[in-house]
Amino acid sequence: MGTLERMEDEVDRLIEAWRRERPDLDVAPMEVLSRVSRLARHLDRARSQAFGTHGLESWEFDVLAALRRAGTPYQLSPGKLLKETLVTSGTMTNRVDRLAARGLVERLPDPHDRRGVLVQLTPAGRDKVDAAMADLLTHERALLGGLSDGDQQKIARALRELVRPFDLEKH
Amino acid sequence: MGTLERMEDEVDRLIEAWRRERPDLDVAPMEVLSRVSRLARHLDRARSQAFGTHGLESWEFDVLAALRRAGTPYQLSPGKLLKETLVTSGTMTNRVDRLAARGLVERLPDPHDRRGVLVQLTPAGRDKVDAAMADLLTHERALLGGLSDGDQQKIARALRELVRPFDLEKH
DNA sequence: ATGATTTATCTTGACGTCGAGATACTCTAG
DNA sequence: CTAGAGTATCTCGACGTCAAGATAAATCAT
Repeated sequence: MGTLERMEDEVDRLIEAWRRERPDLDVAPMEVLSRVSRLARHLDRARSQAFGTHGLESWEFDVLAALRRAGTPYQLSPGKLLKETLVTSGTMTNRVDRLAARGLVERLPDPHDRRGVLVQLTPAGRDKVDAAMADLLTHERALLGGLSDGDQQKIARALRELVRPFDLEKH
Repeated sequence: MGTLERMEDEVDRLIEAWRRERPDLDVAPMEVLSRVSRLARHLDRARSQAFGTHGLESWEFDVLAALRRAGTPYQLSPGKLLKETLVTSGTMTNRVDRLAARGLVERLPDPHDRRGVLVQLTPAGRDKVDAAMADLLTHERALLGGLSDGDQQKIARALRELVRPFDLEKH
């Protein structure tokens, strides 16, 4: 039983503690799922930091990015936007208000539905989101540096398996 | 070019849109990292639901679980708790207040440091967190059902690689 | 046509979190 | 022994989110 330093992470500590305290439980699922949760948390922080250099908040990027990838003319209804970003309608009203105040989007009346509104990216908004996206990908590539392309593909496939049930359930 | 239904997820849609709009960017990192973020989001929802049947909020579980796995006498300082749960001190004060009001923890003066406080799990708190943890693991096992043990181990190892840099940087 | 239902968006109040700062105590260098 | 630095916790105000409900317009059945 040497003390050779193994490459452990916080989740290993976590799991070890649970095994000690609750030897009756099978805590194997944490090996994958706790790491997913913690990694996501760290990614959020890293993203916030990357966007900060562009004067953007994460939530701002989320909305601008949805509009950007919709393609020209970069318009989506609030309803579509909240499906893309997984937030509630009240939140989206708020977000669009503040993005419009900053001049990154504008609200237009929907010509085909007088209840409706179209949110459109301004040129300034497009520039911001394009720069932020390029920067984000650079940072993310660095994070993945340790993994071979093949490993990345394997993980991506496995994660797709895990996400799909959730994607399906919301029709 | 048949229309054979491929097994795609929302992230495939996302990536496809970005490739169309920004063919100049290498969006490969999203295959892994966007899936991690989205899966974490879904997991949060699933956890909230599982805890709801025990009358617990997710944030309550996080605190109780940290105390539980610390082992008897189930005591930690607010400082240790906020390192375990990755929240700020103001948040932890708030959480402990509310957990104490519900009778799931109590605040004790630290006998060795008069600035300090120890937060201790009550028997009721321990029962709650034990039941919730067992339930959570059952749900998580179901989520992972589609993956072989070997695949799970491979993913866990890869995720550990990705998380470690973050774990290290905070000393 | 007309009323009922559905859909799209906005409004409001409560909640949990954060970050900065306040307070009280401990530790360390001299 | 003491001044200053460090540490532990709590306070407070601002913020973003959510959930429920309000409003208005479109759609459907009769």
